[in-house]
Amino acid sequence: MRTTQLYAPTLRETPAEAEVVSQKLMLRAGMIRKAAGGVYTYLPLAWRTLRKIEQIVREEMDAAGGQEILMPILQPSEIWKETGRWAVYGEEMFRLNDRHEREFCLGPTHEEMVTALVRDEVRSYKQLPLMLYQIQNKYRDEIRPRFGLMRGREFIMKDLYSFDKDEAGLEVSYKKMFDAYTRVFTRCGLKFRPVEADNGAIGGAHSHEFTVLADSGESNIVYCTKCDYAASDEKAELKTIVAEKEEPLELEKVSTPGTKTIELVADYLKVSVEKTIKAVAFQNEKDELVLAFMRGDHDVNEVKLQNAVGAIALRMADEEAITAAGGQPGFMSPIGIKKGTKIVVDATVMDMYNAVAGANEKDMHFIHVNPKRDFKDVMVCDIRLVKDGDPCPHCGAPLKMTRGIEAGQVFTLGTKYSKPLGATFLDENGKEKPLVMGSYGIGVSRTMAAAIEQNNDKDGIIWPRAIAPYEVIVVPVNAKVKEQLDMAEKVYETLKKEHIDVVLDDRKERAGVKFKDADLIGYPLRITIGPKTLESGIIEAKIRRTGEVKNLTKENYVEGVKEILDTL
RNA sequence: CGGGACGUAGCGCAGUUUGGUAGCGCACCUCGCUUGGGACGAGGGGGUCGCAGGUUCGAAUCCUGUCGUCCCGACCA
Repeated sequence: MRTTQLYAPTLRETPAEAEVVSQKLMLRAGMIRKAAGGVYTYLPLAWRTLRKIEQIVREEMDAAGGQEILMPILQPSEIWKETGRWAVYGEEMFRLNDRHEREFCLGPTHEEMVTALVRDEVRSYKQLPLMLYQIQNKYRDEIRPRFGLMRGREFIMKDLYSFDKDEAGLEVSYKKMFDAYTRVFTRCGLKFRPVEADNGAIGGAHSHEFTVLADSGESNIVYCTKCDYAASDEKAELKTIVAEKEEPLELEKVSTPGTKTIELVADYLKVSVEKTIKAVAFQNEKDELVLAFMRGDHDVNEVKLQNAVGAIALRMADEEAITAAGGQPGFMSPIGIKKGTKIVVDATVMDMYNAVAGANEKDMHFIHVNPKRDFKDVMVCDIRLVKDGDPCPHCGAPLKMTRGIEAGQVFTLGTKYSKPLGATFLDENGKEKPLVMGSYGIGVSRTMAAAIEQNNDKDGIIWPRAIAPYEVIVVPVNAKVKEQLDMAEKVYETLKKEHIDVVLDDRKERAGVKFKDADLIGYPLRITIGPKTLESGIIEAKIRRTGEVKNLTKENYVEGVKEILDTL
C-alpha cells in the first residue's frame, strides 16, 4: 500500500467530542469516523487491525474445536419471549417491527438464537460436545454511549456457545475456552489478566473476565501480590476482619447533633471511623427496602448485596421508604427497624465491639453497640467492596488494585436457556435432558480500542506487531530526490515479496510530516531512506515503541527487518 | 430519567451580551521556494451559522419548538 492511495485522513487537531485516548487517536489517525452516537465507520486501517484480531480469534476458536457460523442480526421476538428476556432486556434492546407489525430486535447477544438452532438439530449425546461461534455485529442501545469504541451501540463481538451433555463436559469446554482466550490475548500482544468474575443472575458455576490492563479502564480488578488470585472488584471475596475483643458495655443512646455523615459522627464522638457502623439503604425491583450495614470505612459491594438478597436490581432508596420502615436517614442502625425489613449486615460488622451506630432518631446515635448481642433478625454475609491492600482470600497477602478493560468473558450457563427453549437430547440411557451450555464472548472492536489504551504515547499509537494494520512503513526522506524514491520503492517491493505488511510513504511531503503521521498511526517499524542510504548504504530502522534506531545495510536489510519484527 | 453546556467551512475556534448579511488558525487547490520531526511567501476555493417556526425594515445574534453532541448526577442518607 502507498500512502498516496491509502484512505487514512489524519487530523492534526483532536475532535472536541473525543473523550478517551483510543478514540482521540483513532480519529486522528484516520481509522474511524463517527456515524451516530456510539456508531462508527471503520476506515481501512482500523478494518485491517480488526481483521487481524478476528483472524487470531478464529484460529484459536477453531483450534479449540469451535465451528464458525453466522447467525442473523435481525431476530424474531418469539424466541426472546420463550426465555422471558424480551421483557427483561428492556430499553437496551433495539426493537423494530416489520410491515406486518411482527416484532424483531437487533441481536444484543445470541443465546436464544443459537439454542433455538441447536434444539432442532441435536438429538443425541453422540452429537456432543458442540461448540459454535460467530464473529458479528452486536447491538445494544446503551443509555450513554461513551468512550468511542469502548462502549458503542454497535460493536463487533465473537461469541461462542458450548453444548455438553453434563456439567463435567461443560467443565472441559470451559477450560478449553479459558485456555483459548489466554492464547488469543497473548497473541494479540496485550498485557491482560483473567479474573474471577461475578455471573450474577445467571447463576452458573463460574465466570472469568479477561481484562486488558490499562489505567483508563472502566473495570477495577484486584490481584494478589503473592499467589495467582485475581478477581473483579465485584467478585472479590473478602475475609471477615475480626476486631480486637473488648468487654461489651451497656448500650447507650447519646445526642450527636447534625452528624449526618460517618466522618462527622466519628469526629464528634472522638472515635475512629473503624469503630462506627454505617447504613446504606436500597430498594429492590419490587420497591422493598434493603438495608445494608457496613463498618464506617467500608463500601458496599452492590453485586454481592444483590446476590445475597436475590434481587434483580437495586437502587438507592427513597427517604419515604426509609422512614416507613422506622429508619431515620443519617442515623440508622438495625436496632429499632420495623420487623420484616430486609437487613443485611456485613460479616465484619458482626465482629465489632462497642461500636457506634445510628439510633433511628434524628441527631441520636447509640454507643457501645455489640452487633452479636444487639442486632436481631439480620442476614449476615460478606457484602464488602474490596479496597487496595485488603488481604487475599487465598493466601492473606495484600491485594493490589488496578484498572482494566474487560475484553472477554467466559461463563457457564448451565440449562438457563436450554430448559425454557426445550433444547434437549437423549442420553446414553435414552433419557431426555436439557443441554448444558456455556457462553464465551470477546469484544473484537473493544479489544482494538483496549490495545490502543494500553499502547500509546504522546505521539500516537504503538501497535503490537500482531495486530498492527501494517507492520512496516518505508519513508523516503525527500521524495523529490529520485534516487531516494527509487531506493524506497525497491525496499518496499522487496519487503512485500517477503509477505511483510508494508506501506510506502510516497507523498511529496516534508520529512517531518511523514514522520509525524507514521508515529501517529503507530507502525511498529519505520524504515528511513535518506542521504545516508545513498552515500553509505545505510538503511535506518526505527522501532516505534522504544525509539531505538538500528542501522541496516542495503545488503542485509531484509533479514534485519525480519529479526526486528520478531521482537515486536 | 434529572441537571448543565454546546451546535458557525473537513478539524479547532472567535463573533451572539449591544440585531445591520460572517471571520481566524489548521487542512484543501495553484505557483514559487524549501526538504532528517507537522517550513515559508503569494494567490485561491469552500459555510442556507444544526433544523423548523416566530419577532423585526433587517436575525448567526432575540423568542418558541425540535434534532444532535458532550458533561455531571447512581452508595456513607
